[in-house]
Amino acid sequence: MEKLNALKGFKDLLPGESEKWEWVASAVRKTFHAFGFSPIRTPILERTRLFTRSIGETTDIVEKEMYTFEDWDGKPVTLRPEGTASVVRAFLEHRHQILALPAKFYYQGPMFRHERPQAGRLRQFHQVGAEIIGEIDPEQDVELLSLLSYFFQRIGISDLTLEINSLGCTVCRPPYRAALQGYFGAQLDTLCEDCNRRFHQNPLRILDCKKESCKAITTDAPASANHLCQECDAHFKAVQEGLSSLKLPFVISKHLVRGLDYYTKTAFEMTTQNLGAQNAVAAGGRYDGLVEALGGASTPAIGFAMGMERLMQLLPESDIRYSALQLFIVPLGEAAHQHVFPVLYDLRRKNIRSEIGKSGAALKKQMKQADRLNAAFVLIVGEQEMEMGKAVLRNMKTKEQVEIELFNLLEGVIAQISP
RNA sequence: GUGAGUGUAGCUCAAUGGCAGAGCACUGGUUUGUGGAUCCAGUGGUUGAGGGUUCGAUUCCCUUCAUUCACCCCA
Repeated sequence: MEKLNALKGFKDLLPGESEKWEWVASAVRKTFHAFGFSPIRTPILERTRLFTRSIGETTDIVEKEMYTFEDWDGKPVTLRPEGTASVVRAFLEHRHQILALPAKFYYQGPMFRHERPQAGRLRQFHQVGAEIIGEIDPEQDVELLSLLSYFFQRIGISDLTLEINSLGCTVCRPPYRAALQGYFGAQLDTLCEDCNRRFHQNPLRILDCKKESCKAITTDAPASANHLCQECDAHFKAVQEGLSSLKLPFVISKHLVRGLDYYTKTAFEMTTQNLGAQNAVAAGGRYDGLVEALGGASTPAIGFAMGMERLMQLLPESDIRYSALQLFIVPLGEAAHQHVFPVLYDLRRKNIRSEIGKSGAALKKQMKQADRLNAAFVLIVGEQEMEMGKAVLRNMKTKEQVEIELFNLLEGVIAQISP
């Protein structure tokens, strides 16, 4: 019989781990809410054209990583490989409902890219992202970065580095690109095969090549931050000043580039040394041209996405307490079971996480089960208890036992186990 | 898409060209109404799959699949 395992690069999230995810999700909601962002949920399936137009026709994502297929009516559709394009699409589609600019959205959900799985990289992976649409002010960049920085602090992940750079805009990027090609053009023989390919496709990417031989060349390559137009230069400086005014540490990384075509001006990454090759936990940047490219009026915007899987790996184990049971009921014999089964329902309606054992099973066996479920308390109701009209409540940690009147079981139990 | 590593019990891993092992986990017991610890016993395997070499392959070779890591790319 064929085993029907999950697809390569697709993972199940089981209890223990899934509770960690919910804990992070709840920290996301609280933090992003405080920073003025509202949740947005967009479809996972979109027209293919949305992504080819926004991410860039010649990027690897679009060329060979998207889950694209024909819908039943023949329309090309794609499982979203990232979140920004959908958010901008939704923004444009419902523009009339959005009263104030900038619009500030956050989202969390699965993304799909057909890559070879690796540490911190799956085919279905999960991102949390935030977007600010409709404001060019560098203070927005700073606000977004402060959110990012604070969020990691809040969930207890330290030793991250905020790296920033400016990629320029439609005015200054073309001449910078030309300057880069001028510099690298003279050294194509020394650059690796990949870099020779990048030279034509996207010369900026040569800057973050990992080969030592290429790094030696890129060290002295022209930096985009030195080729900014007046506007971009002022913007970049304002971002740095803003970060400093909030005492947020950052480093300027002159070789930081972005993979997606739509980025302009500010680009940034939160990086770690603890994740192997996948060192970027969150990344993003300004994309002032994207809204227009997707058919809207010229509208500046900035956003980021962080990888949940990578984030989870950085989270210390001990910080997470997954749901233990508050009460385990041990009925011994059918009469006890009948008396206590309705109480289980009552307890649950009072938000007390509780379970009941099988009345036919031996006390010892039920105690063991209670222990496995990590129950804080055990309520024992057997023949003796039924006769005396009192149940026994055992604190599993202290081993203390108290008696509770059967006629008032629910209130008695709640009084004892509520913190 | 490219390269390298690894596939043996539910899990983590040993071993040997000649009867497949340990620890953990699981089940039961340690006097019949009190969990975790100790001790004792037990269940559990087509050694990923297919083929080849061999008297004999889990071991050597080939193919394939799975998985991990790295490159590419990216969060």
